[in-house]
Amino acid sequence: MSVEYVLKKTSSHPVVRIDYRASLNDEQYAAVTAKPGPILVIAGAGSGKTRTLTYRVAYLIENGVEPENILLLTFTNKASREMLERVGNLLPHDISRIWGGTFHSVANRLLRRHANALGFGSDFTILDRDDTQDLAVAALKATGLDPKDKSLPKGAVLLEIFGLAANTEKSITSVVGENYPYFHGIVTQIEAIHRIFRDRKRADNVMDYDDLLVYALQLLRDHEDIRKFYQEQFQHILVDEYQDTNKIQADFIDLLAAFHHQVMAVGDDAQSIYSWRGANFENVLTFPQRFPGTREVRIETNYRSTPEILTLANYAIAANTRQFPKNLHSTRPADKFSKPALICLQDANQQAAFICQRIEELQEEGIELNEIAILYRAHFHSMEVQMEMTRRQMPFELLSGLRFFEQAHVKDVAAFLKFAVNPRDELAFKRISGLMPGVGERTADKLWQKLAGGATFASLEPPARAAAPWKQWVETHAQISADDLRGRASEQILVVIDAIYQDYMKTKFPNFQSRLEDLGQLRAFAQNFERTEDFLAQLALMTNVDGGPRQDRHLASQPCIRLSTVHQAKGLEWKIVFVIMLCDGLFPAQRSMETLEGEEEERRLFYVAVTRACDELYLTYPMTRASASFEDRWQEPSRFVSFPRGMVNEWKIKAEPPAWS
DNA sequence: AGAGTGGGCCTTTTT
DNA sequence: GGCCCACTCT
Repeated sequence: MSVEYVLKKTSSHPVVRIDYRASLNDEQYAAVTAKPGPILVIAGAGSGKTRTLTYRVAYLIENGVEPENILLLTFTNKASREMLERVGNLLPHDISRIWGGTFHSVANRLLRRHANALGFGSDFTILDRDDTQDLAVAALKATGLDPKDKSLPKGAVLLEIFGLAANTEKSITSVVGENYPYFHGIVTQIEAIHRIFRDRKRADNVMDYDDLLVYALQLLRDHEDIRKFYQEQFQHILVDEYQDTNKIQADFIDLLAAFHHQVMAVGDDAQSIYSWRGANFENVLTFPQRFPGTREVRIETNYRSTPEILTLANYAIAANTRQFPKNLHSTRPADKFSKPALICLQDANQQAAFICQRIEELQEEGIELNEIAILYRAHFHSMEVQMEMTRRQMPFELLSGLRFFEQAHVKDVAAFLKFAVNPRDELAFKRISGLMPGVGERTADKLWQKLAGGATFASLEPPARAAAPWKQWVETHAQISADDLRGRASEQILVVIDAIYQDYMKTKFPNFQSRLEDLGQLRAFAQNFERTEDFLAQLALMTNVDGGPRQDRHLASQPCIRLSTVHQAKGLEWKIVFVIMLCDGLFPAQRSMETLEGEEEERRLFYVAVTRACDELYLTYPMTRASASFEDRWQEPSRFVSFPRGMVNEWKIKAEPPAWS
């Protein structure tokens, strides 16, 4: 059934305001102006993927598609916001009705409307990773198993198993069989844990990240009226970073597109770096089979990097056996000064000193700090650089590590609001209970059992030591649940801070003042929302790059050097890029090197890292690394940094005399 | 019994 | 910095 649809002609000569020919190259133009139907765009790094998607949205609207009939799925909410903003600048239309965001945020939006159809309340709260893990461990205990038993998976591993099962739509049994064969003997126990885990989330009216996708898909599958409604609504679905979609996300798109068949999937298999989350770039491969009549467009012109950087990138990725061949070429002139540098250093401290010194020189050459990024495989690889930059008072912005929302004080305050919005939120209740003196896990659980058994909140009897603050909580709870404050998150936060949390913070945290300022940030952010549920959902779904409240407020206003994991640098670019800690076992990570697929994914990650650079690329590795407790360990240079003669400039920096002599 | 504290050990990537 | 474990305090 092919539906001749959309691109309805408003007149025989539509008023076209945008000069697509002049704004796009031939490849991009072909994608942007493609006829209705499924389109697969294979877009190399730096080839103007965002530009293509942006113009496609504008093109659709200029040709008469209503904004609310467009769904734009992106990897971060920020990416979606920026694209839509650019569409808004191209067109006079009101584009606020376009549906845009991450899979998780779109799923959240659907579920807020229809959660009742699944037996959830539309006021469900969203668990972050820590909460989810706590719940998994609690479920393990509830099955009667001993959490100290070394043969059982730890909380983090349980989460991996549950998450992989959800994202690949496989059973626990097959995930364990395929990915965790050493747990084969206890698979029935793991299934039992999972059932309790799942049921408890439902009882508590909470969802974890995976549940958002699972239940959104279930909603569409099980409810024909709802499915039809959205299938008809979304005439055009555009998906960015398609190579990083997993099974459940692909199914979500396929189902939504089953009526209009108009999906534009944009991706690059060479940049698929989320397989541990179930991402499968074969979604790209099988797209034409799932959407018969797919038009394929390749965009292979790179506008970002110098030819020297691109040569290195192409060489690096060529070592992978599993990839679609492509020929990414640069538009920039060759420049002998832009040859990438490979620098060998004694240890991580010297590496940090080298980077800082080089950045100071670049500054003297007129480079702005916000045009420089330091990229690494794992958060803790950046430690020495952070210390050195702090010592030299160089402003930097950390795009990794703890997210704002994950800090204890932010989570504490949010828990008060969560419990007010959703009194079935067990984790929020227990978190607050645990703040009270003399109340630990056991006591909190007893109190929760009473509450779940029908006791009123005010009638609970905490231990004597906790009586005063507990009473304060009961009053605060009533206050923020009352009509005049309901939904007004910013004012609710203020009440919580004044009535309870400030006193707690003073005794608990040495840096009380700076945490109080964080909470001020949180209040300011909360003012953007009309309902507390929306504020809490946004907080849980926000990524570091989305630009909500920040951890590094004291540096926020001035230009900063960007420190980031490679994963979080996806889609971004800088004039100057340092890729650091290029040692075998660190990048590629030890655990990834055990399988061919693992190593190839690390290589794609390396490819993503080097293709972030426009003008200058520095690859650095230390020869030794201070390990956590013992003496320094020798490191082999990463298998990714052996290049043919002449591809890089190689430097070896000799040890400086120790600072104290 | 359960809460709180301090030392040892290890660190992938995230919505 | 975080997690786990063992130990001490209430």
